[in-house]
Formats: sequence, structure tokens, C-alpha cells
Amino acid sequence: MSAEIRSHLTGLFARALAQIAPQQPASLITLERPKQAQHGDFSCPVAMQLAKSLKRSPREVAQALLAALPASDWVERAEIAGPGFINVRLRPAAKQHVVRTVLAAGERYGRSDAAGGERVMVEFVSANPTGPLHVGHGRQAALGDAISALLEWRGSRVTREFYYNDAGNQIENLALSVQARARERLGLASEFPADGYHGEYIGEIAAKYLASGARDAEDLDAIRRFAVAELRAEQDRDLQAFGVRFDNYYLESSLYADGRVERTVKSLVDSGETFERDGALWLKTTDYGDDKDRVMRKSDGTYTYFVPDVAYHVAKWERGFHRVINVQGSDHHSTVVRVRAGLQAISEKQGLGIPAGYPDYVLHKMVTVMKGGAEMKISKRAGSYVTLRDLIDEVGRDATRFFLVSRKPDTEFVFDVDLAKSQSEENPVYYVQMAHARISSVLEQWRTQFAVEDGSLFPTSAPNDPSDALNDVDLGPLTGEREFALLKSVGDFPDAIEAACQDLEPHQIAFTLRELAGQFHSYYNAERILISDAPLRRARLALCAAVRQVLRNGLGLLGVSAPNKMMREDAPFSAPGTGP
RNA sequence: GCGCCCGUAGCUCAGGGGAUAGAGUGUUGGCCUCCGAAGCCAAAGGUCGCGCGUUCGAUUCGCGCCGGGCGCGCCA
Repeated sequence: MSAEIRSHLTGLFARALAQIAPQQPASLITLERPKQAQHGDFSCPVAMQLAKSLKRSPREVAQALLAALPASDWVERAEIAGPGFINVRLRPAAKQHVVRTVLAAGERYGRSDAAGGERVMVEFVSANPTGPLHVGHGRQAALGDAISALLEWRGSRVTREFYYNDAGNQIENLALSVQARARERLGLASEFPADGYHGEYIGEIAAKYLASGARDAEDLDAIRRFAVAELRAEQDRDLQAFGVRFDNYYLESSLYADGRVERTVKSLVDSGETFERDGALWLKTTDYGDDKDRVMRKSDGTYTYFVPDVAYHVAKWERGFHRVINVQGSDHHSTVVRVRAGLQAISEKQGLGIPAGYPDYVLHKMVTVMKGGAEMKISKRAGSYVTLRDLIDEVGRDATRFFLVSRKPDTEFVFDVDLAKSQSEENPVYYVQMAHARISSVLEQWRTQFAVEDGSLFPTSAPNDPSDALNDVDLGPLTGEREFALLKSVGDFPDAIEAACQDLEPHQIAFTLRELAGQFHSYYNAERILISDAPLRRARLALCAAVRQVLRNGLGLLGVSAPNKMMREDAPFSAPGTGP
């Protein structure tokens, strides 16, 4: 709706521009949404940009443009303001129409097929099975899933992939750690590995291993398989509790098994971008912007971690994913150059056509968890870090997801558990959910109190969802300031999706929802919805239904539930000592 | 030292070449006979880290400082 109006207005300005300055390109024309209502619905600053080249004052240019502006059914009036802005005010009907658009589109409102079904892979979490997921993984899970949803909303076919490293020596470390605990339990001499894993879960796994039949503490292979399976299962449970699903799990070991790693090394050598020194094989990553060259194959014959990573990304490309977004912690940002360098070396030699910026990365900063005014650094289960499960248990899934996605990825995030808990009243996610519940409640009351009166006019096919019945309501009565503000926000929702998707920044959606909820609460407190004036009542209900739809769609995108009822504590004014 | 990122209200953070820089929280003061007070309204709170440049216009872009985070392994 808003996009429709925008392109219509751009067309009007383009025609005016062609008349007064034919040599100027129409691409100069931009339309802004003014922050202040008094500046109209759209604002065009082009006159100020043209002033210099036309050698006239900005206001003179604006005057000429205004005179040449064609009339339109949607435009109430256009006027010059400030230093030379042309502000456009729309007719009420143009703004009200969005309600109908939303109710007709329902859960599809905000979706588009702009991406035309392009295949995209979003790889995220990708935690090694050496311990429980930590809060950083939680941020990745919330971000990655929301980014995937954003892409889907824009018409991409998204594959969510989890890559896990089951071949490195940290797995060996895990196995040795568990073995050491197992031997302790059996009363045998044991030597705990120097950089082993110290969390309580290691002991638990050791105990489970020993209890699971006639197990041999010397069978390191069996221990490794058992431990990895246990931790993978635990991670899956955590992700399920978090509401995040993956389409595919990709094993690092498979890259060795199917020969991809060897082929990648061969390709890199063939590319001429490698050299040998000190008994090791190096990749000339400096040819691709790195500050030093990197070892690919160590003198002991094993590969450094980024070699399988390059092989993995060649595989992604060959699997048909020509757009890939990797969500990782920014502490991995040094891998970006190396992986891209390896891909370029291979692609150039073999003509694969992999673009220089492939793959995309969204790198997020650290999460610190605050509790009781101090940083929480340990958890019982994992030892040296706070787990995702800790957060979910403390503040719930909805709050955790909303919180973790509500900041720009590249800012450090302080997760204040006390605030998130004590909240219930201040937590933004509850505030948004509350707006949703309030609207549901009003719609329900409308159904029970006015079904006969309004229902006779608007037959309800789905009694539990009055939205259907409101599709044909006359929206003319929506003329209040707060109503226009809501109409604007509702109409801008698709733009918000588009922008958030473009920038790969789901926090924009969180803020959009927060703002819409705020506008609604304000409206709700100022105006009565279920009033006796039937036409106005119906129009307001339709607006509320549209707002609810947007809230529901946005929350769904973020993986947060949109309840029709919120848990309610004791009645108001029932504080201790004030009762009868 | 080098590379990437961040400095915006007391605190946690949005925004971003455009008009008077915004929310939440905290502080202060008002709102329930009535659709959910888990809410609303109002007040107060700012040299947008500092400086120079780019231009009609810089909080936004560029460069240089200052402060903070992360990375800089034949670890992953």
C-alpha cells in the first residue's frame, strides 16, 4: 500500500521535474517519510538539491515544481515548507485503505516474492559438540532464524544449516576428558588433559557411559561416539526449546570421507596460490587482502581448520547455494578473509564464478549476562560459561528470543536477567504481546456483545476470528490523530520488512513492533473501541484487527508467540495490606 | 603495534546527509464505576567522544586523535 503510494508520488514528481528541468534525471527524486505529522505524509527534498545547478533559490525551484505537479486522487495537497521541502498530504481514504489490505492479506501481509524464489543458505549456530550451547549460540540462533525468516518473507527459499565439527582435535579433547572422568569413577589412575573440558556435564556423560552396559573405559572410540551423541542430543533439545529448527546438519567428517578436503587442497595447489616453507603448505592469502599468509597443511601432515571450511563452502556453491549467509561470533572474523581467499583461488583457476564477497557474514558481538548487578560467568552445568538453557529457564523462550534479536548484531549485548525477570511489566516482548492480547480481548467482546447487531451486516464465517467479518467495513470514520498514526505504522510494515531484510538486521522488526504496540496502547487508553456508534465501532475494530495482524506477523517472524490472553496476576489494588 | 567493530539522555539502546535527535528504564507528578492499570498522560534529562574536512545542509560521509571490545597460532 505504502509502496504503491510511494511509486505513484514519485511518478508525479518525475513528470513535474521533466517539465521544469528536462535535463535533470528522474532518479534525483526521493521521498521521505517525515518524522513529524505536521510535515505531511511524504516529503520531497529534491528542490534543495537542484537549486545550485539551476542557479535559483531552493524555494523558487520548489515553487516551480509544485506548479507543475499533476493532480492526483490520492493527494489532498502539497505545499512548500522549511528551506525548500515539498510536503505532500494524502487524502484520508488513501491512508485508510491499508486496513482492507491487511485484513485481506492476513498472515501474508508483509510478505512478497521480491526475491523470486532464489535459494539461500543461512548457516548458523554450528556449535561443536563439546558442550552445552552458550548464550552466544543463543544470539546466533535467534539472529540466524530471524534472518532466515526475513529472507523467506521476501520470497527466498531458505535452507537453515548447522555445520558441526566432528573431526578436529577438540573432539579428541572431549573424548579424553570424558575418559579421564570415567577412569576416576572406576578408581583407576587418570590424567586429566591439560586443555580438557571441565564442566560438570563431562562427569555426567562419563557416568552415563559407564552405566549404559558393559562399557570399557579404555575404548576411546566408543567414548567419543557416546559423548558426541549425548551432547548433540542435548543441543537439539535446547534448540527445540528455543523454537529453532534446521533443515540440514552437515558434518565436517563427511568432507574428509568424500574426498572434498583432498580435492580442495589439490585445487589450491593447482591454482598456484600455495607454497611450501618449514615443512608446511601455505596459502598466499595476502594476495586476497590478508595481512599474512596462512598455513594450510601443518608439518605433521594435518590440515588447519580453514581448509575443510573452504571445502565446505565449495560444496555449498556446488549444491546450488549462490547466496550464503553465515552467522558467527565476531571472534571468528579472521576466518572470513581466509575462506574467501581460498574460494577465490579455486574459482579463478576453475572458472566456477564465485563472486569475491562470497559468502556473506553476519558477525555478532559478545553477550554478557548480568545478574544481581554482577556479570554471570559461570553456570553449574557448563562451568565456565552461561548456557542458552540457563537463559531460557530464567526468563522464558519468548523473552530470550526477543531480547537476543533486539540489538544490532555488531554491538555488544548486555543481557540483564534481573530486568528481564522482574519485568513481566517492563519487558518489551510482554509489552508487544500485551497489545496483541488486548486486541484479541476486544475482538472477543465484540463478538459476544455485538455479533447480532454487526453480524447481521457482516456475516461471520469464522466466529473466532472476527477479522473476516470486518473486511467490508466503511473506514471513513477513522479520522483521529492516533488512528492516522496507527494507519501509517501498519502501512509501513512491509517497508520495515524490506529494510530489515536488506540490512540483515532483525532488530529493526523488534523496534517496529515495540513502536506499533506503543501507539496502540496509547490509542486504546484514549479512545473507547466498543462504543455505541456502530459505524465508528466497526471501523475501529477493523483497525484493531489490522494492528493485531501486524503484531502477530512480526512476532511470528521473530519466533515469539502471540498469545490471545496473557497470564494475569491478582487483581489490581490487591497489594498486601490493602485488601478487605 | 596491525585489522575489524562500537562511543547518542543517569542506565540499556534505536536512528541516521534534511526541518525541533528518539524509545525503554530510572526520577517527579497525574490517570481505574467504564473494552486488560502487565496500561496511559505529563515534566525533567543531550557539546550525538574530540578535532579537521566534504556540501545548500553533518549527529549521519571521509581523515586524524581519544576511549572500549574482539581478533592477530603449524588452535578451532
